[in-house]
Amino acid sequence: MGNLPSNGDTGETKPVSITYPLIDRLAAYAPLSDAERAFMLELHATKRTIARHREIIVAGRPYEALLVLCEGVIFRYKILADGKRQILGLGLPGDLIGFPACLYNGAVNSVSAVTDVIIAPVPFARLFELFRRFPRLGLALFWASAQEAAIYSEHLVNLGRRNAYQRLAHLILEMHVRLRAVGRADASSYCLPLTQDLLADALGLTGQHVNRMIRCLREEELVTIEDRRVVIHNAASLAIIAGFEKQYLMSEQIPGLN
Amino acid sequence: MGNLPSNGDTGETKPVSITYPLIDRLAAYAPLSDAERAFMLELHATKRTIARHREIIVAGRPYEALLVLCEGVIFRYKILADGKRQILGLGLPGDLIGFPACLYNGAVNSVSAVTDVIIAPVPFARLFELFRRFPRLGLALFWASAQEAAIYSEHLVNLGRRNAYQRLAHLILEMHVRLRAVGRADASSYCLPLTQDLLADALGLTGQHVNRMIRCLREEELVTIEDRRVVIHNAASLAIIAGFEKQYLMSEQIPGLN
DNA sequence: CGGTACATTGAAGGGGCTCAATCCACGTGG
DNA sequence: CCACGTGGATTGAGCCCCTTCAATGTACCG
Repeated sequence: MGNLPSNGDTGETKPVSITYPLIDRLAAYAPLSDAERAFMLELHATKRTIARHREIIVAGRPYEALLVLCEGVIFRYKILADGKRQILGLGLPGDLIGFPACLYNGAVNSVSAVTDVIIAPVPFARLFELFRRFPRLGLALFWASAQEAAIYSEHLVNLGRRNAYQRLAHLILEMHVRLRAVGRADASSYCLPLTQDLLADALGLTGQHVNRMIRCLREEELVTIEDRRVVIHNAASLAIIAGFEKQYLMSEQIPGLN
Repeated sequence: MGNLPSNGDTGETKPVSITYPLIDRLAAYAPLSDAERAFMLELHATKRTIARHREIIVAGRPYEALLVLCEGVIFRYKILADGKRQILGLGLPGDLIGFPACLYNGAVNSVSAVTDVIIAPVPFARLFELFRRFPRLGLALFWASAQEAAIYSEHLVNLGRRNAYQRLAHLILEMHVRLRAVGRADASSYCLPLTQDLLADALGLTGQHVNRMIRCLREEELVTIEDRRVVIHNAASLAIIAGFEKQYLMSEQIPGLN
């Protein structure tokens, strides 16, 4: 591990294009025409930055745009009446925010920024225009949402049928594959800007127990997490423990879409 | 409760159209033009019936069609290496099957029929045609998938942050609202064709414990489940216990789509 | 009549929670 | 410069919810 040369401070590989990860993602499903690419660039015309720890979407409020996450990490969550919090999903560069949170008169979930974040708002009207003028892009978005659903499915398995140790191992591997797909991780390590309490809320556990499980992973010499940096020492064993099969995260060509 | 007149044996209200619940659902987002409705009917031209307990989609195999569920109940699931099973979602009339299960070279999940089922296969090629010729339908499908994502989100909350009693209560209320939306439930009762073991696999519990929780609900005079029939005696208390808020299941007009 | 599927109930054990204390890094104000 | 507060990590002790293992009942069906 770590036998790939690191480039600079981060040691992470460069994404194809730093600022438009969603375009790269859709292009991976099916090559984009010039017109399609131009339209997608147009959607990214206005960008906003949001500081870490700020709320991006507040449950209950109305919204009229989806948000394309261009840079940074966000999480979608729900707070229960008794104060418990469940993280519903983590958003990385190239992901759509506000799907499904915003698609109601009042947002059904909240979304918060883990790190400083760059987003491009896409008003619903533009989204309709996209479906009308560029049906292949519409289909690609449909595909992208299917991929997200596959990720949620695996989270359901995680919460429903795996113990704390396996859950943590699975999340570590999932985030590695997802971050690497957008050029934010190197071969065996990455920056995961989540506190242990955030990890706990994503895994349906308590912060204290996550801490114990991290210690176990370290003692087994599988993973070390220090100062927000995850280093995977033995991916093969980890994958067996977690029951991790990465094909659900792979982006494939959309069959028959030329 | 039960103050609505029941019609015939089932005591359930009639859906708008028995055979095309998906069309009704999309029409609820935005009124369909004649051409759109005709195309949707065309998609339903070929139908297949599948007997209860049969596999509809087998994980790993390739598929080239989505399936529209016209009648019956299905579940999407995953089996782990140690034999544990997690149910990822329940499909009711009007739902799309194979999203996301089929959208990979090999299906990532399996799908099985709970009851006898009627499905209409929609080859991927037809789906592309739909997006090309009827972008409003494409957008409506996108919306529908967002609604499904909202349901999965609530399941994540259920598995991650609610105890067994609350989980069961929540599922009972969710299924009531969803079945009623497609005319398969009356005001306070419905047929839920799931065994206790299936309920357990949907809730991340064991069959034995589900049995105990059902007994608790009965002893508290909140719900009785007998012979596959769920009767809700006190929906208000149940909703408080479960933390159930039904707006995430409501189908709203797609804003701005005329 | 035996076999299967499903429901039901009990007893014991454990995995993760709750409550609690400590430690460390960091920023802030006096 | 130091006192203090805060956010986060770490560790321990006891408890409880749910699992595991087990046994029994019951309806249906070949």
